[in-house]
Amino acid sequence: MDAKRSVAALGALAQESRLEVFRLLVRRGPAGLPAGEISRRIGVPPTTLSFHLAQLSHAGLVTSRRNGRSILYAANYPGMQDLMGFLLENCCQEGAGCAPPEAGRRRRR
Amino acid sequence: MDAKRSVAALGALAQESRLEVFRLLVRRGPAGLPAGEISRRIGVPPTTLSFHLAQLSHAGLVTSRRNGRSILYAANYPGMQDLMGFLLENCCQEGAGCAPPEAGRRRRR
DNA sequence: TCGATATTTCCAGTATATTAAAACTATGGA
DNA sequence: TCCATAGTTTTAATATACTGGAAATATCGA
Repeated sequence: MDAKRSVAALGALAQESRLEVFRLLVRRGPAGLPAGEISRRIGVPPTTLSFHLAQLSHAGLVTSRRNGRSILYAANYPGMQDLMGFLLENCCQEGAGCAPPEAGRRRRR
Repeated sequence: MDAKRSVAALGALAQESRLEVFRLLVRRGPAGLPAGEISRRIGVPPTTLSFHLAQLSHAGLVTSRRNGRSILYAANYPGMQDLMGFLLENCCQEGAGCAPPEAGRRRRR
């Protein structure tokens, strides 16, 4: 993942409601949740939530699929994985304890 | 690290110049770099850079210390470590490949 | 003490993000 | 086909963030 896309992903998570939505979806797993359910659980009006879901979606952090009248949103694990990878490789220092030490970590070239 | 502080840290990194500054400081190590040098390297006027450094500092991602006329900025590894910890525990799913698998990771309670 | 250098604070202008109502679109059931 | 439900898009208001100049502050050397 490049810096530009990372800035987008970081920005998507850098907002209280959106971070809460994303955490909820991560906990929920691949089944996802319909937009209305998220709206109710987070306590944000549907129209505002829709805006936030679009941000998360654009940043590649959630996916959506229609199911009848509902649209199910789910955390996009590969998207989050890409962000974590970028942070580990570019914003952490070997041995500084940012990352679980060594395990599977590629070195900066 | 709680959600509020995480939002602040994510926001601090969710900006092109600031992310670039932070990456530069991570590469530089604990010695840090004077503000003017960062300004020159990143190509951002001193006054703008000062604003960005204040953001990073407020978010706990950089530290500063005076050295003669200069002020040296350095990456604050524990700050970044806290952020990574929050993301691993709250925004990643066990087995979804977000994290280097298992290594040292505490489970959600 | 004075001048040069390094950086920050103040400030105003501009740009981007957030919020939520109103209007719109899509779906499923009667 | 018509209605109710689920969501989104549009739009406008408001709020927050970014930018960089001018002025202020701190330090060093002469």
